[in-house]
Amino acid sequence: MEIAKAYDPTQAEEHHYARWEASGCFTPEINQDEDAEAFSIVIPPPNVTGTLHMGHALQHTLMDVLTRWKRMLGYRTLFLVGVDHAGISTQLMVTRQLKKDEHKTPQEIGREAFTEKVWEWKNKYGGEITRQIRREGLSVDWTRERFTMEENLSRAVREVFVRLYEEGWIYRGTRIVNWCPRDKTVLSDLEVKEEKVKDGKLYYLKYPTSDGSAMVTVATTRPETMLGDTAVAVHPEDMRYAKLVGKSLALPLTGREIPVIADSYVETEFGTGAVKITPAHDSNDWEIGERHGLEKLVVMNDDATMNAAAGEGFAGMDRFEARAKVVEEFEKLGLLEKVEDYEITLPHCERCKTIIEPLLSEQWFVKMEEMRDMALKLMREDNIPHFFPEIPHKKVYTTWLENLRDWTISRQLWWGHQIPAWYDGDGNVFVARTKEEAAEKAGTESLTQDPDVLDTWFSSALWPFSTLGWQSEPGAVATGVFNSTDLETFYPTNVLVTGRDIIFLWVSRMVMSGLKFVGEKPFDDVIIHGTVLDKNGQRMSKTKNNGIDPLGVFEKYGVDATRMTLAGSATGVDFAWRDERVESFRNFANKIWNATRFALMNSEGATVRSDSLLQQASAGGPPEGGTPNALADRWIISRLNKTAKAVNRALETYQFHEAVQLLYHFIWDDFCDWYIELKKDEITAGDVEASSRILTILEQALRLLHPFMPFLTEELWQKLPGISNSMHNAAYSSADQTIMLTTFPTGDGSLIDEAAETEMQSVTELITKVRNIRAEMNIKPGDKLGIHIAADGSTQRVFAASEEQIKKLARADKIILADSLDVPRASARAVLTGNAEIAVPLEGLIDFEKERARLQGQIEKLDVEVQRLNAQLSNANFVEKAPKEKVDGLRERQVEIEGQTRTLNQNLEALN
RNA sequence: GCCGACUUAGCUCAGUGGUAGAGCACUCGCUUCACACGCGAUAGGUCACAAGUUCAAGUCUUGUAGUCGGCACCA
Repeated sequence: MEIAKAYDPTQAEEHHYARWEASGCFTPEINQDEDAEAFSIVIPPPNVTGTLHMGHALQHTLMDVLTRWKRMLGYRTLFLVGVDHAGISTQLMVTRQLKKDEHKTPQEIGREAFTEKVWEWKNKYGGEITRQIRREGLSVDWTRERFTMEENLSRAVREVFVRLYEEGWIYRGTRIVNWCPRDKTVLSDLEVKEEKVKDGKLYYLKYPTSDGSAMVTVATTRPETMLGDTAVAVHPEDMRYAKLVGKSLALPLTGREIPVIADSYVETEFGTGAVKITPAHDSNDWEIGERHGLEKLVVMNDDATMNAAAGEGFAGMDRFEARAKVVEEFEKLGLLEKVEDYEITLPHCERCKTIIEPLLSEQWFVKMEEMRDMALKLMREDNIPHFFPEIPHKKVYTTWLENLRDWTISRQLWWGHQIPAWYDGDGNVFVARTKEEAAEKAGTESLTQDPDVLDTWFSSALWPFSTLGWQSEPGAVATGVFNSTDLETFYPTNVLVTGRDIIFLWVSRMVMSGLKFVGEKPFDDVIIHGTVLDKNGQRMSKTKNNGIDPLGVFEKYGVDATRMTLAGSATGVDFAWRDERVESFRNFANKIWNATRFALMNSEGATVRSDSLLQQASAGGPPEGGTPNALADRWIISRLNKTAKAVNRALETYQFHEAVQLLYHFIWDDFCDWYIELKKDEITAGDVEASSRILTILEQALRLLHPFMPFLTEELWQKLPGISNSMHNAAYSSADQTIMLTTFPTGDGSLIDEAAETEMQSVTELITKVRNIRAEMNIKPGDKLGIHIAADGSTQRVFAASEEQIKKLARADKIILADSLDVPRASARAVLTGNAEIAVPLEGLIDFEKERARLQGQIEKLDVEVQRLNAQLSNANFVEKAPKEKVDGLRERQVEIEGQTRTLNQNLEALN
């Protein structure tokens, strides 16, 4: 078979995905075992406006590894995919486009026309992220692809809203909310980011008492809000102000009189100890206002300009202009005491970075107490969700829930789920699933729907069950789009993979709504992956423009190499991106490609022979009982099974990086560097048995690697002679042949052969020591050497059985085995484990000076170790208290080192 | 202010109380018939610092320093 010299990822990536998808490999229906256990994962739905970034690539890889692994183990797997409508982002994007294309604003074209535009945009451009998900090779079920705005998911949203309202857990109220004056919508606490403002100032304003007898100085960072002040508060025990409590102040610039009140909220130490109170523009002030029955005077519009209530001179002015003007007026009046520089952190809109204005506003809220308690109970009693890594996420999650406040769910947007509440002419509200239902309740058709939409996270919170058909239309079930049993089969899902930034926004809310509406947890485990940083360890961000585009990396190094790099990072730990690391996995892919190439070049008449060949080799037993090649075979089979066991164990606990390391070393070091080299002569000589065995081992290795490197493994697997769908897991026996449906090797303990591993270690140690001598003595590659070995009988038998392989790899032409050494003075020497000794006669080639240094170096190394051992073993406490096994082990090592040191010293003396 | 994580080879990072590990980079050698995206052989460590627990600490405890993160407050 002709096969290219180097692996070309692009070619394999183009080949297989469409075929997998077309043959139904990604759907749970491919599994024909009626008793198969289910395994399900839902993707954190990326924004419809989004494009793939490294964070996606990381979490997607982890999910796909788990799904492919479980599928190969015979589970009925569902990896559910879909996208989120992303309210604000999408609305802003379409608004920009509308401006550009038609020079119009959403208001100009109206709500209906605008939402139509959004759908048009979604249909045209919304597929970008899903195309990229295909590129990543994700084995997601496209037949069940979901979108949060589609009808069935919207129905679930309305159902949840109505039920919560009926229970009194959703209410409408007037509160101080986080208002973004630029997006002109309210935001939840979680969509607000606190950021330091460098040029912050603290202004000290003087308010005179109404009788003109005294002044009270208040400190503020937002002087413009004084226009809405309705009191000044001091601490009840602050003696400085005791006389003033109850008196009234003449609020400058407004002509209003406001009282001085006492409230223990005030800290005497801060500022002047007197606080201006603006109940309509500050949440703490609002609470004080409530306690003292103060008027709540709104002085701003929704775009953060001052309104008429702010007074004639200020109305229509932007908040920051008004600030400057207030300060100027105070100064003119001689009421500005001072201005200090003051570093302050202020809430900013997470999206547009505008400074949030706390504003009194009527909004919809969800009361969280009951659902919060359900989630806390689940964690306390069952430790669910089980976070990986558990520290610190379990505690952070729990603490957050404990301090949870009501959730503001209305948004002043047009793109999203419109709130299912209708008002009659008198302002009475009717919450219902449909307008008809509302009309029935209201007794009139003349109703207006609430113009607001719901927070995008409201629908995301339902994702694990709304996507599986909860409350879906019966008709939809009949079309097969929603399978009526999906919820039963796949809920709860097994594991959620996501970033730590949305533990509160999303994970906690899925837990709460899942418990409330399905009556069961949405998932058992939550893997919180780390953040991919740039090469300098900085977070990637658009403003820094230091992002690394996964698609560029795919292009340069291949999807599989990228997946290995991502899966190879420790679970939950941040790591700095290094192209060098992907490069090493690109090289790894090429290594496997070439190992396969070698096996195929010499595969005349050979085939992959399933498990039978593995069993047979093992049954060969120790060297004297089997063929001369039995050791390498027993050894590689043992290594394969050990690796398979360890890989499964690692994946069970989500130690992806551990699995990656195991596979990398098994394939590169054990299989390529040793096994292939040991078997090369047999293979090239046309030994069909040997060729078949190497193909068989390779086939098993490809299966183990498949979840991580799906394209490469499929490409190579399809080239192997003798593969067929009979190698599939029984659940997929009739499907078209593909490695993704073969049985994942779990490792057979009975094929783990410790004796073979120990013997092999002797052989590799011998070869390595001889190679070391060759390198240190500058022996030319073509020059063959003779190796004299002194060893005990069983070790001699091991070396004898592998004589041909040792000669080949050590480039020797003869091996002389004996009980003791009898060699010329001009020999290079080394000691081996188990009191064996080797000597390589180098008549005319040896550099005595170098050899002495080499021996000296070995002695010194052993000396360092033996000194530590001596110290430990002469400690009576250690000998007494440490486990006997440990002590015996060290004693044996001590004896061995002493023997080796003696030998090396004798060798050294012989050179003098 | 509260909570937390991290600090290991030149770089990026693994590490489960018992001899300190990988990849890349570095040094030396090799056009050896799968692969130079390769092969072979080396070198490189006060595991941030200090104390404690233990026969034994990179690992457990406390403190210190530095780096980073989350939450809260901010008149």
